[in-house]
Amino acid sequence: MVYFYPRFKRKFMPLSGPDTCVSYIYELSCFELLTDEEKELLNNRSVIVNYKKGEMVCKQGSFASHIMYLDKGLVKIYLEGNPKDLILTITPQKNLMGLQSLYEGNNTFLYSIATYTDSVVRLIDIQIFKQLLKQNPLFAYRILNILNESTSQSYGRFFSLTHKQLHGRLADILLCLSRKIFKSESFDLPLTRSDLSDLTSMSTESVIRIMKDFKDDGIIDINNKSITLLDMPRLDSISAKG
Amino acid sequence: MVYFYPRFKRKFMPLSGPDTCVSYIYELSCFELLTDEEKELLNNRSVIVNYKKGEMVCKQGSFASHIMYLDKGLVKIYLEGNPKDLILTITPQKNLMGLQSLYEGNNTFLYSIATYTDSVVRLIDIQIFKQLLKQNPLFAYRILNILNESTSQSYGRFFSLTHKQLHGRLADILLCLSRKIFKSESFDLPLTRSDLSDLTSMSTESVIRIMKDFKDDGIIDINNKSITLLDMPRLDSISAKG
DNA sequence: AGAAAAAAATGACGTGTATCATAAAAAATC
DNA sequence: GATTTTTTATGATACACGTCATTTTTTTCT
Repeated sequence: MVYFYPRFKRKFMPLSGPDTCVSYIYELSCFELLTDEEKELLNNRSVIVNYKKGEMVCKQGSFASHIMYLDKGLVKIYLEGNPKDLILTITPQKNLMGLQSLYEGNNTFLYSIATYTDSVVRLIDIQIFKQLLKQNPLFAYRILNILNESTSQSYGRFFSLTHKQLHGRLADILLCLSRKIFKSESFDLPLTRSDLSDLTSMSTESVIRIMKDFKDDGIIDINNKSITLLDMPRLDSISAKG
Repeated sequence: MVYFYPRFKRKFMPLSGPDTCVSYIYELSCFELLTDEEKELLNNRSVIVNYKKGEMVCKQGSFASHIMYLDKGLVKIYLEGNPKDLILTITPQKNLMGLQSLYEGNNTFLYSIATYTDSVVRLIDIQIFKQLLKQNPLFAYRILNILNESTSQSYGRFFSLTHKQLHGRLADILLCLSRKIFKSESFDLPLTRSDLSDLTSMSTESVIRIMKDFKDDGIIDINNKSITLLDMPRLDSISAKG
């Protein structure tokens, strides 16, 4: 049976505002703004580390001795809770991570990061990074841009998670994964249902139930880990109605 | 009758993490890092505007032609929803506002700002502000620090609103208002119950009911607009238990 | 390949919280 | 100071969603 979501009366309609996506892929590299000398300094004071699927890259609350650059792979950036975490973003390769920890009076990571796939991460000494910020204003300006773009995304998610009901929140995430992360209507999801529940701030059972609702209504197709979005306009509508 | 909050079983206990406050008061001014010449440039390209209580300082989605500095007053910074808004922060005087709008590809305000009291705001031309960022790395670094401190706060609120129940969320806000905004256990609240509901992402009726719960249990005292926190440890405990 | 562990799925049930209706109190306006 | 408007308050009701228990499927690890 096909019905409309949400099935019950809803009062909260989001205005057109910041989008609700979980990731931003900054097209331009920030490193190109460094001089050759600065690049070499940065290279000398950073290391490349390989992480296997499921490993933790940094731990919330531990000392933030470095900024991270995800050269290859896919990770989740999340706040730890007991027992449920809150995933802030899913971040694909070619992105900086850990920038938000960088402010006076703080020397710890604000969040944890764990990999979904085998990943390659460049760890950059935080003192060198700070030095580059303080000596290269265009670099600092670019980093500030990246941070604000990320904050803008996070406002959108903030609104989504606090003002939309379950169907709207799940629609948001599915659309975002499709458009921003995998860039296809069909993709293999490396996240578990429990991860989706940490992304949408709902119970794992609810994720499963609503995915089934969507499947029964022909909005999506699920085959094990493979997901296909069949009716994007419908998903957009569910997302908009909250 | 005295009972414990939450009265019902709760599974989600927040780990010690970022705090859940609604405002950060950055102790250092950023402007002291400018040269005399830069200060004069900034002065020439900014105007002082007086706002009356309840007026809107900037509107979400409109063109962001300036950065704002709250010289005097108290404001709310909020995302607009229909019919309920989401208040991101309550911001007291001596704070910059609108910084987050500043990134390439965006030229609109991410949020709206409205005053709670008569306020004095300095509007700074955004082009000049960008120019200063690009030419003065220490200034840019300071702004980056301010932004990250603000983001850190917003993560705490994000977790609070998505993972705590009503009593915990309201306790969070009351504690924050007392400690960070009014710096006293007793204060006159210029916000309505509806504002508190936009801060805590709950219905106005729930705010009223829970305030009454707290009052009946001797945790707070309410006299019209005046609020006194009588049992801070209890409030902290309610906040921690979620 | 087989055993163990983890993840997905499903139904029953309870409750935290929004909604609605209505009234009282306070604030704003003339 | 009277009137209108806004805010606060309170009770009844409904439901969206989490929790719990149990089973099935998939993945991981010998």
